[in-house]
Amino acid sequence: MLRMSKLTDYGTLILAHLSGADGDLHTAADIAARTGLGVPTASKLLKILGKAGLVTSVRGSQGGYQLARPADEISAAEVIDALEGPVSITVCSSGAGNCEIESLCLVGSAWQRINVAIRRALKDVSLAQLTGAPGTDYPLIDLTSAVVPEEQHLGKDGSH
Amino acid sequence: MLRMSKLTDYGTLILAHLSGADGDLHTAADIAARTGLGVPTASKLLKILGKAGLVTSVRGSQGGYQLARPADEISAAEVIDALEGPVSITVCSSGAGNCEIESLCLVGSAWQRINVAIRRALKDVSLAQLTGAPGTDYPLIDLTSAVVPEEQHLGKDGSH
DNA sequence: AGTAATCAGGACCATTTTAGTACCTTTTGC
DNA sequence: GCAAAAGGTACTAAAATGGTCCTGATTACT
Repeated sequence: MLRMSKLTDYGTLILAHLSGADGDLHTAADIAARTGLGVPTASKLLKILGKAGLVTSVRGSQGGYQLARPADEISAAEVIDALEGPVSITVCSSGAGNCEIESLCLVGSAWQRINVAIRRALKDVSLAQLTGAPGTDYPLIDLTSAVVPEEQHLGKDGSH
Repeated sequence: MLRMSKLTDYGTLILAHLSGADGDLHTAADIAARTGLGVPTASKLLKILGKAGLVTSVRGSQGGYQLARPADEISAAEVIDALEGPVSITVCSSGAGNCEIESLCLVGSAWQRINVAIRRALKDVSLAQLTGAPGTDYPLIDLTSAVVPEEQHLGKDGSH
């Protein structure tokens, strides 16, 4: 688990390079050369990161990419969201409590809750921490609400 | 991320069923019928779980499977290990610090450390918790050592 | 002993995902 | 206008995944 694709790793690498020189623009070719990735691949990744709002781009000649925000304001969760897309562990296609394998729903949702808890914790890990700078902040993952569903913390998330 | 394969979900489901009737033997066909899975698939999963030591099997006629240990002594980490296998985020094929893309190693290892931290936390979630019984224990994931490798908390984990 | 039930271990194939590439369009500086 | 550079889409090869099947080994029951 927590398997992440190569592209996510590459993407993080690109972000790391971008976070080095904060203000400057870098072309896709430049980034490709410095990361050792192929130009098409780097370009593809940069497009994805741009769509996710993690990098900003300037088009046209003399254009390029740069980090949309300082590296310590970008969370690991955002990076993953951008590069892996929204992930569901197991989709219960027929809606809650309505599928043929009812207990599978329950089990699946247990993993789901754990997943959410981890994701929430990853929000507290910044790109800056990820890319090397040690000793900035110490996040904590609380699996309590993940494992004990009966205690509903309403108002914690958007759905109320 | 934290995408887990269908088989892992199915496997958890099987373990959940097995944890219901603790002492009894269940045949693969029986489990398949009760979980709604195909017999070959359930059988395959049970073999995997058996190899991992999570279930024990009795061969021959009147044989079957049962949980190797009580459900609260099986951790979610073990379940994942068994069904997903050992996972490496990105394998630096040429050994530490020796690859062409050196910074990729660094970034990769950051994700790796986070992965390890999550896995460690998952050791504190039991199968019993996963399969429904609410309110048993409240684990906590500490990403500290994951992000800040220099500060070694010896004695914090199992080594005491 | 014979037979049927049942697990063990692979081998195999279809489908889906992933990774990488290519091509064409749009924007902008010179 | 031309060249540089991002934006978008589509395609292909390779790998992982999910599922099935077959053959052999082990054991209970008759």
